[in-house]
Amino acid sequence: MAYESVRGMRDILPQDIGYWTLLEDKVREIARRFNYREIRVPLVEHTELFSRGIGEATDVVNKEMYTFPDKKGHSLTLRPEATASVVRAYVEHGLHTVEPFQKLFYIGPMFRYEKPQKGRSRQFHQYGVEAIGSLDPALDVEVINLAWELMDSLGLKGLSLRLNSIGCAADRKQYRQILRDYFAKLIGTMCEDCQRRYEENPLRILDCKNDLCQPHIKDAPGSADHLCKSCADHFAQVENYLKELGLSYEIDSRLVRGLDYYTRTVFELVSVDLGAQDELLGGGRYDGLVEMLGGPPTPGVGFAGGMERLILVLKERMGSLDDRQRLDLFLATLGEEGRSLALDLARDLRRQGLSVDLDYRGRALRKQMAQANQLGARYLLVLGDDETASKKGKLKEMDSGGETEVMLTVEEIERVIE
RNA sequence: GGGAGCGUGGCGCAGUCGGUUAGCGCACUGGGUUGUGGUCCCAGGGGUCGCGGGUUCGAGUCCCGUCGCUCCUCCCA
Repeated sequence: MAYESVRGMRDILPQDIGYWTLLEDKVREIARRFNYREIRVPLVEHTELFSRGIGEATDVVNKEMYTFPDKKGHSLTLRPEATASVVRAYVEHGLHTVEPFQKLFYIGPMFRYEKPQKGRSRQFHQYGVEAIGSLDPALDVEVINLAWELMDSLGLKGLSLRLNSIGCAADRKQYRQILRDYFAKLIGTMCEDCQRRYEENPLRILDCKNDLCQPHIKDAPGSADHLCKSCADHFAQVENYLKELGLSYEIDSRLVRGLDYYTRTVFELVSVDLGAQDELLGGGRYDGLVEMLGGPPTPGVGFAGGMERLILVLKERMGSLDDRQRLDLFLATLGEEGRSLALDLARDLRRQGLSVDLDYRGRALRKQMAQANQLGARYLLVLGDDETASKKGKLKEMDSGGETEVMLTVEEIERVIE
């Protein structure tokens, strides 16, 4: 093999593109229903945007970013996620001065330097929504509702939504201490990673799946039980609205997210069809992010979903997706005369919106028929000397084999095909 | 980052204790008489057996390294 794609960077071939366009169409359609507008932000940002926005201590920033200097020595980074960029754009363009409440969505590639495996590649694609400018718990629920609607429109059932609240910055600081106190005498018996986490970020201990640690984690105090009055109220209302809308969820007091900007509500949607990467989509509030990135104090909530993962589930549940649209007409040609006529007709019929193709390999009529058949052509027209002379031809309907005699004019051919 | 398994034509696979020209199915190309398809029949093209090194008279088959893929772990979407 002369060249191979870079590790973790995959081609999406025509045979699979149907899943992608289907998914993109659904995202746009559902976003439209909820009145979210599309935003497209650059793939490259100043490194600092992510190190500050996502958090210096996170794995994503620490060891997973594609960071490089440009020719002037500025440190740039291929975006590992889009929330920071969207918020940057919100602040940079003063969107808050025009209309402080913005509902936005995006679709596009992200980059993270990780070990590739099922449901995880280095260039991967996310769709996501961001609702910036309101602390209303009903908005948290709208975002979750949007996610459910999207899954529903794709026919996906049996997914589960995990929900938690990690509180405001002050709550987290306090909760961190509560966890440290709780794990203080247990940590000696727990795994190495947890010992490190104990020092760096005890919240992450809750994520550990090590058998050594599990029993202790099971009984650890949950973050939702240690919220300030306002965060507790907020969380209670989120739950109320969810129940009101009949959206199922389960509280997971061990749910903590890996990016530092999250506050209060956090959630993720998981699927049993995926292996180790079972998280289909995840998100939550980020009430401090806008201010951290230089804007006015502004709350926000959103989520991002992985498209590769979703497509894995779709393939599992839907099986093959034949999105190939049928060709309207194949022009089989014999000789130079027929070919000229075909080129003329093809141009005119294409201008009328019909999909038309013809032979470019000088193949025998038999083979051209076979090709038309393989392309799923609805109609076929043989163009040779007879047709050129008489200006008449037989439009053959491929499925039935029936033929209709037509004058070789755009109007008449179009009339039969339509 | 740690662990395990796997790497043979475009795709899916076979290849027996290492042995002579590396096979099969699908796909692809041509043909089955001169202007008609999806079935069928025949023929053909295409592989330095991931790459590099080693053992051996001889390696796709054994050993080492390397790259890649898959799964787990980790992390997250």
